[in-house]
Amino acid sequence: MSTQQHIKPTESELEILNVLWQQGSATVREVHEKLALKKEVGYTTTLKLMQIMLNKGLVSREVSGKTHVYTAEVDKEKTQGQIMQRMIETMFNGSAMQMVMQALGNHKATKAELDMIRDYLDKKSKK
Amino acid sequence: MSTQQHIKPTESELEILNVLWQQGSATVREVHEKLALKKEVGYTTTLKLMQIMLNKGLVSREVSGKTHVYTAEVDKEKTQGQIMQRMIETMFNGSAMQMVMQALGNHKATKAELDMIRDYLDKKSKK
DNA sequence: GTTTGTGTACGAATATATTCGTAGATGAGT
DNA sequence: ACTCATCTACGAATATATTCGTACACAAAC
Repeated sequence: MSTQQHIKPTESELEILNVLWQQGSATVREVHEKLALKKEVGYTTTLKLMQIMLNKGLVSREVSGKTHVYTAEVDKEKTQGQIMQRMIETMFNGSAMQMVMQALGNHKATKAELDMIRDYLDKKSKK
Repeated sequence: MSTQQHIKPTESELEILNVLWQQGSATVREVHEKLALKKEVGYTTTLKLMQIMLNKGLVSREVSGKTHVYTAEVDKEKTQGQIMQRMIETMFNGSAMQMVMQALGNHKATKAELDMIRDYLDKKSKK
């Protein structure tokens, strides 16, 4: 897994990374089919994007028969963390709390979700 | 304040909106000087961006002498909420909780922050 | 009334991201 | 060995975002 300093995938790239993070690894077709569920997109578009991502080092691939199997080369938590961090800095004045409250306020979180967050906070506070 | 369905400011536009949200309203120069603290950017670049935003309805302006005074036309909470929502959907599989935990885990939240979030959750749960 | 500083308008260059067509490789089925 | 489906490579078109130069307006200072 690579150790890049600033990971800044574009929106399309992020969608692809998400598929890869979920599935562990996948062919272009598998990724494409996942994406196609959500939006209209051509197969070669997905292919091209993944080739670009390979170039940037966001993914790696290995040959399997005539197809390539891709794997994310950037860590899910780290990448998400960086994106959230940028978000917190630019939109919420550096305060994670503000962001959390915004997210929970706007979003209809279920009671179970809220409880889980509370548990998480308790554990975190005890440390 | 406008009632747009999908507010999707670009990154640069968001930076400008942030200044306007903080200051209530501001001239191009005022905005520009704020931005210039953080990054190299030409005055006319900021001007142009704000004109584009005017066109999109993201901001309004009124004449004051020879300058224009700009005001955000999109609501801060609503805009932030929409952006967070998109984020939650694409990166966190629709779960606000996952996002919150990511944010709190990565970010070093202070004890006071955690307590405030807990209070917030308590109030929210009681309803 | 000319100079200077500060403002707006806006076209156009550049940068970045996305889309897709077309060409050619390869393997499976016949 | 031919055909078909499916794959990769990649140039190029398009879309979107950003940057800035240049032109011109205006008012204050001289």
